[in-house]
Amino acid sequence: MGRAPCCDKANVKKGPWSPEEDAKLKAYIEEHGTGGNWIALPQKIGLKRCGKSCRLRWLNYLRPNIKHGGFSEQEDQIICSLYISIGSRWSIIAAQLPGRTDNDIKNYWNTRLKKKLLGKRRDSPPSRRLSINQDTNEETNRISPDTSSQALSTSALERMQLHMQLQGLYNPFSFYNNPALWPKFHPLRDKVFPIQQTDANTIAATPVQQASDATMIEPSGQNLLPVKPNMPNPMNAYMHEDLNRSTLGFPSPSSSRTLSMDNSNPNFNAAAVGLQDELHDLLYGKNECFGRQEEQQQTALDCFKDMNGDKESMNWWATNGFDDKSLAGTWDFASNLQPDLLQEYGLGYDL
DNA sequence: AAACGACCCAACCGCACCTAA
DNA sequence: TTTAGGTGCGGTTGGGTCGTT
Repeated sequence: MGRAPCCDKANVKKGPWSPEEDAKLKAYIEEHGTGGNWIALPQKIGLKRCGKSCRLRWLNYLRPNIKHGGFSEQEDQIICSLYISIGSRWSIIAAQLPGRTDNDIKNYWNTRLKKKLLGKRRDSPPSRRLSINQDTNEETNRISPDTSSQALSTSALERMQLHMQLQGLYNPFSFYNNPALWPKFHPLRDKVFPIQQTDANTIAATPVQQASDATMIEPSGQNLLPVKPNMPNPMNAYMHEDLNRSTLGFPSPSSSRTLSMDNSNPNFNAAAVGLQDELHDLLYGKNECFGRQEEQQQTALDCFKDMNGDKESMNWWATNGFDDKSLAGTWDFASNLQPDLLQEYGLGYDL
């Protein structure tokens, strides 16, 4: 049994708002406010609209100081960096951009920024996920692009790709550039990096790692994980109190209302500068890198595919002590990537 | 000029959370 | 403690617009 609808669907108007409706709503709210009850508002005004529709219209269009279109480069970078950090939490992202609405940012991301950053998806040809034999419903259904797992994977995949682009481009010691950091079950790890595995349970500091400025943490007392101290997560300073309920240092969806950030804080701005510089390069420059970068991405994809359904490998991240608390406060690709993100990633590629 | 497809964005939908009774 | 109504959020949809053939 579902919950009762918020309004009488049969007697409410839907679709685009007329100028008259806009004027009525705007005039009433400017004079009386919302009265703390959106559901009752349309009746008071005499609008045949759902209260939720009124709220949306006001917040996204009629409210004063709303900006539409014309996103600046700085806004682009803020959106991208926050998307990478926290995903599609549009209301939080919008809170950092005065005059912008979550809906506007969401649309802008989906229609412009995503394409700008990720380019045309190379993994989208139907042959990759659809059956070769289109005549057999069985195979088609099994790996249809419309499966729920793939629907759930979209955001995770995008964030993973962006992580790869940033880390692959600019961090020579990143997870994907450093096979020594790969999970012990990774089938290619020993082939690519045979002499570095000194202990079955512990990935010890390798020459590569020693050469880096990475510090190590011990989330479970067994496994060491690199942390890149000079690549701070701009979100950390303001999400710290939220971390106990978060996954991998990012707030859980349920905590969205307790999260607050203040971009006037110098710590936030300083931390964001490095990442935003790199994002700027991705958005507006260094395009010559994309060819090599795509190769790196493909290599990473191949690595995941080569696991070939080894759930143990995928679960490695989630079961080796990399829980939410232990990973809080890190800003490395490997350590920031959520276990469920990796699992989703696996699902998305039919591992 | 017409047809078609891609793109954009306003608006809707359903779910989860919050809160008051 | 439970429940119901209100609110906020993110995902999705549908129609208008634009560009290409």
